[in-house]
Amino acid sequence: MALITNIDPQQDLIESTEGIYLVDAGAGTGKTYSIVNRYKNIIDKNVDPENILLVTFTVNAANQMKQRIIKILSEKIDVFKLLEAPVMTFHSFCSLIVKKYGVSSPSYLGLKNYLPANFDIIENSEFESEMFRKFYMSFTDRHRNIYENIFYILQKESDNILKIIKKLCSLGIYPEDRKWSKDAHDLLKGDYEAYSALFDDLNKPEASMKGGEKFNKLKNRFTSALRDKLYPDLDEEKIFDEKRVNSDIKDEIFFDDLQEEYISFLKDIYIEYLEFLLDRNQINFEFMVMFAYLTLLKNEKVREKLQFDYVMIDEFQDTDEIQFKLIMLLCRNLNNKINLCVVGDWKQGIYGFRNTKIENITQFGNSLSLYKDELNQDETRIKYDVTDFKKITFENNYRSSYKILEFSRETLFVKGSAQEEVDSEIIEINFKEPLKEKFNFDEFAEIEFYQAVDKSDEYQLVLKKISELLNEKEKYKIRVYNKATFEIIEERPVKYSDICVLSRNKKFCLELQREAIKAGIPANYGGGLEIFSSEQGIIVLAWLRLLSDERDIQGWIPVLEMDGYTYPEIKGLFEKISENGIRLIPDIPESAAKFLKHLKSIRNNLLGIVEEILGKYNFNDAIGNKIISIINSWNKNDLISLNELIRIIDRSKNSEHKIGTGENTDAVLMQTIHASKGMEYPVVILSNVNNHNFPVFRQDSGSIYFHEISGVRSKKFFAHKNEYYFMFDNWKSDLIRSICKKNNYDEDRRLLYVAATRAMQYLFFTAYSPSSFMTSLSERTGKEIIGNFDYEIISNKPIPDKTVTKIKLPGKIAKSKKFLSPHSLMELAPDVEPEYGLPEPEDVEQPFQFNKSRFEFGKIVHEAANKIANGLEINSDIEEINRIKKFIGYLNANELKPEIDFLYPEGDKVIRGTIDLLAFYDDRIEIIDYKTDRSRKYEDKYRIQLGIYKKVIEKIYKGKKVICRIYYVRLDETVELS
DNA sequence: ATCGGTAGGGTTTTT
DNA sequence: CCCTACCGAT
Repeated sequence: MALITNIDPQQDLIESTEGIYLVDAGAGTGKTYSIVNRYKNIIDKNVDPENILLVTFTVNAANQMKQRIIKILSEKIDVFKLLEAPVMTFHSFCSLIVKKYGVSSPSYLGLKNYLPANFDIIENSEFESEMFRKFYMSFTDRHRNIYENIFYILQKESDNILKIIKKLCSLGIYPEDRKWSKDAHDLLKGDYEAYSALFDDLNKPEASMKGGEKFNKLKNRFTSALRDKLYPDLDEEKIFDEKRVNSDIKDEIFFDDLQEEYISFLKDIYIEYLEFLLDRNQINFEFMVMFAYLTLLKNEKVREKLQFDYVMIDEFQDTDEIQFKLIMLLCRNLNNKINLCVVGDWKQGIYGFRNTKIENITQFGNSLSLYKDELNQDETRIKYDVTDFKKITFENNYRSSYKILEFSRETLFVKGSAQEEVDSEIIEINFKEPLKEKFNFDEFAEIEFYQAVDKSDEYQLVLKKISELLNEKEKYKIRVYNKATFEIIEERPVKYSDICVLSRNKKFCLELQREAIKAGIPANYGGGLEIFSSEQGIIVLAWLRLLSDERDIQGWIPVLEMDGYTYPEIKGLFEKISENGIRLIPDIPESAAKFLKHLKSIRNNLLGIVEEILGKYNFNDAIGNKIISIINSWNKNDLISLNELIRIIDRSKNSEHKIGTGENTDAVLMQTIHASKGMEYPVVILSNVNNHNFPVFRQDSGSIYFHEISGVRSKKFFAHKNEYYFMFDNWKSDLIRSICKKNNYDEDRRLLYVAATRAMQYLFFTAYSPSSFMTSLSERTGKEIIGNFDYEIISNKPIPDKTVTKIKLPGKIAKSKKFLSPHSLMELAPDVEPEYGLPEPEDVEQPFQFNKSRFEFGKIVHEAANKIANGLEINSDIEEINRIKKFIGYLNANELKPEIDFLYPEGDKVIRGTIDLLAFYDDRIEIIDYKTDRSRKYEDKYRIQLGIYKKVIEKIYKGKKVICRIYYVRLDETVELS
């Protein structure tokens, strides 16, 4: 007997068709190949295609899968049969279930509505947001008597509430018969045991390097919240021990009387939103999956009809809880066994914001058992054994150089912040060693870290690197393999299209692309053109705005620009009319007025209006048509109003609804990491690895939140204070939050992993303010960050819609120098009162109104002033802002430069600061500083501050006369300093 | 070198 | 809301 052991995991999977399999298929391990061949293998056993379910999570992947299946099976099986086979995305499969069997599925929740098969799926999140807002407004009207306080607290939080409803939905939590089941209710109350364990762990004493005890994690986390918030009922003595948080408060903060009210509120809004959508024959993705799930869960006959002998799930790391349960219900029980194969890579799970649950794959076995129990609670639905499953791990990589494979594993251990402690043990267990390379790239592989000075310098750095890659033809070469025979086809110089620049966010990509085009480097943005940012989209929005308010300058600018007006001309047109402070309709061209009148005459036909606008400019192109079809889909049955449409378009500008730009020239691709998933490129430049950008910290803003451990919590409450009824910050729920929230850089680490594993040969990192990801990677791999610090920096903050001006200061700044702020210099001055900068007594009372941080007012005024000086239109009810508007209007300067950040070397120190406004005149430069003080008593100190600004400006503009002025906004007084 | 306090700055991804 | 960097004290 021949002893043949099959050691290739890939082959193992293809041949093992019976039983439960968890396949860990890392990046570039030939996952699609294996799935398709396994599918073929099952077919070879004479299984009918309609008995094999194969689902993935993207339309592209599903199409690709189907095509390849047809390709290898078309000789054996009828193509039409294959075309009809259930190989599709998860969502289209759910849609099929609901359409075929789900007409009365709302009844499972005790709702009277039906879900007819012709329902509309809401695909655009901005659109849904707007629909929900509308619904929420009527909901508050109907329930004001019961939830008065909640509505006051959650007035503007419809987005946040919608998010919570969707999260509950993807966890399989829904109200039945207009109440929460006991289990659902328990989940909404939170998990005290888990909370308690976390509390104790975070509140452990923290050993100090000096031998004693230092502030522990919990105390540290909470003290930072104390800075920006005011907790009127907080007794610091009571909640803090010297170095820790007082454990006595553990129970006090968890058991909260207000919680029940919120739980009940969520139930009502959940049900009524469902009814709202169903009344309109609409549904969102989350509810569609839920109804598919309910259809299977509650109806045994349908379940039997729908079950498959073979189930394969691709991209399993992208499933959420209800989806996994639904998958379990779809497996046909065959002698207490099922044939289920889930394929995925936990290291590439990057859709947490869509409520995917990474534990589905990282703790597959536990999840199976847990979900089986839950599904069988009231009725035995899952009869098969879930304890017997086999794990297959793919080890061979058919994409990258060894250097990259080795390096990419390191990305999973990297720190997200300097303080973070990564649990490396878990990673060591689940990812013991780098994947094995199948293609050898020898010396044509490299990884480097680069540092720029500032953002615009980073753009230039990336572009310089791109040129270098193309020009240094001996150093950089692309080795092309025949992927079937493993032979080298050619070694050739780098082309633009070999290069992909990745960024954590879109903004950086888009700006970089603009810079690249300017520099003559062909570049495409990977997401396609954003349709409402196109010329067509902008002009449609502009006219809609004018239709709503013909004084809207934001509407007039694009319209008049299309008519050939220049920006200063348009500004002039508006300045004339705003002199006396009342905004009037400007003196506009007759043709525009006529067209506007025409649009008004067909006011109630939104689609017709859009068609007219596009027709006026002859935009009868692909983009124009797409705009019409999108607006048509939103406006079915005339559901939305003009102002709603304006808001949706405005919010859609930088997001969904892309149109392929049809580019296939040789160009560099620039895209987000999310968009790059599944792709591979010979050269990858991961840019924008900057603090705050990558990793980003997701913050759950909003006054209500839900977390599995904390349950439903409100961050605000009402109470009496000084005879008035005020809204306060709730320190208890803030503290619970800081306990329950994990350090969630895990997902960003996986994003880093995804980014690194896109590269085949060359991988470069760039940043101007390297985040912990970059410094930590540099440390782990021993690779230096290459940078040039002999720069002088002085630059403006980027202003939206305005180009950034940049000025250079003489003198060099060394990396290790100490920084000083003008304020700290002021404090060093002899006559400085210690309370400088603190709010005056009357200011302290203010924040009790609405969670405004103490310095918010000054911030708002400065921000507004910055925008005004940049020529942006500001409409504000705040008197001080209108005063600044006037003030700037009277300046009559040749040029205004607001918010100039400077670094000014002096001796061994560097002074760092921001100048509010520079006004340039023929004979002088004025430095202007806004103050929101209620008196002039600190003027002497400000003299020091402005004195420093003066020195800086005199150094840049040698020989110019420089004058310093303070504008006291509250006093409406200008003072020239001598 | 380490710790606590303080100040300032920026804020995402999309089936 | 959270991170980094600075400052002063030890």
